Amino acid sequence: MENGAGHPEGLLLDEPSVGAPAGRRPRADAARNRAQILAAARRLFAEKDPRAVTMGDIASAAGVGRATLYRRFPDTASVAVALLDEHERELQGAMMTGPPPLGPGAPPDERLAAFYAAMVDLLDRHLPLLLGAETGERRYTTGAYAFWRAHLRVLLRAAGAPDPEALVEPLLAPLAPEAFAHQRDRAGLPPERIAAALAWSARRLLGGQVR
Amino acid sequence: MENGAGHPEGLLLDEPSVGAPAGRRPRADAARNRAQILAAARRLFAEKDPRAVTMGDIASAAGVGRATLYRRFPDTASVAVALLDEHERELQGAMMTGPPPLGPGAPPDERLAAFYAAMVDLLDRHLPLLLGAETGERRYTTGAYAFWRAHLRVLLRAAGAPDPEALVEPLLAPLAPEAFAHQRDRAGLPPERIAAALAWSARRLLGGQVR
DNA sequence: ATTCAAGCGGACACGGTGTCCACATATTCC
DNA sequence: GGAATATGTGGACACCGTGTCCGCTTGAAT
Repeated sequence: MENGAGHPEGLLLDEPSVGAPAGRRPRADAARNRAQILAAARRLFAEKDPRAVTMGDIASAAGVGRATLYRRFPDTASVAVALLDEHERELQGAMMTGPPPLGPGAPPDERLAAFYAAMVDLLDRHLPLLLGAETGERRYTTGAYAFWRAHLRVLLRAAGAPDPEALVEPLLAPLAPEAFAHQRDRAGLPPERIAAALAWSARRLLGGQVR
Repeated sequence: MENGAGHPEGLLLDEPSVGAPAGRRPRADAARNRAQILAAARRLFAEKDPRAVTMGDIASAAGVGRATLYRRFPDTASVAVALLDEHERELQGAMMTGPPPLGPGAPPDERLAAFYAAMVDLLDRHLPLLLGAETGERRYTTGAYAFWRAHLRVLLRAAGAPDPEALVEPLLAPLAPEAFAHQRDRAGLPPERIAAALAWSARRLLGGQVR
């Protein structure tokens, strides 16, 4: 479980790199295989519908047996999560300790707008991976999601919004990978327009002095 | 395809009752089977995870062969859509010609809040069916979704919001069945709180005079 | 060099999907 | 009313993806 040390507050930043062995240094061939698996998976997720990628696809593209793949990853979503890991950690770091408006220091509505912009950017660059990782139900159970939730709760509270607990979900819902995919690829909206629309909502919702 | 005649404006209200034959009156046994299938499916969707219901489950619960089921419905989602049909039609009617604030006549922010309330009610009462019908991608391709989209576009335009096209999706995203399921069943929020939070957003977003 | 645990992958059983075809049964026409 | 016909029915089949098991291989520690 490679329990990364020193998370501030003990808050789980993200599921720590899935599929990486815990105690000892991994065997050379195992490490090589893991790298091949990740590389092959990244390619596959990008070139076909990520939700249609099977364990068999990944295994044969990586040149390993299926059981070898299963040894490390219980399903394709976990592979995608592993690939996503570093990107999400980076963003999470920027949100917690980076410069405003994404980091602390800016008013809540601006921080929310910046968060939306950052997420749209993440979605735009890694949509296939996110579709592979967070399809349906799963979205709500990843470590990353809990982090976004906590962040928004803080912003909502700071802005004096009523019932932050209930407002978190509606604010997060537009960032569901499938929603973004629909807007960008089906409806043809450029990411900038999506981000702009979200920024407008952010300011309307949390801007101005509330009470 | 039973192309229902006389939709006002030619706007597709909803996918017309899926699985119902088109031209002639259906054979007596066929009609009976169809009714049995729908009744059995309604039961199944309610009593287990709707996304885990298989075609085989429905067929045997309805006492018909699998191929008979396939004759009418290509997959389980279509069965759920058929069951949902009437409820959604009803709501759509109320939105177009019913009394305010759901129907025409109220200011956009109030109409949006009323729409949210109605949708939360629909979700609360028929969540299993909606989960079965709109899982993932599919959500965006049902007739109902296009209708909600059109409705919100009108409201956004009336409120003078910028880029209604891009704002529609963020407003609709919180109503995704999976998002609602997460809030109500996983997080334990009562539907009233969800509706209240959405009403608050509606007023913040579209309320007040916008330039 | 030997030992031994860790890694590996072929093979298997299971379950769901979607299709095909021979048979049965309502409806229609004479 | 009875044959002709179109329609509905369900068992059977082939395919694909999943998840697991077990005997073989190979890298690392002694």
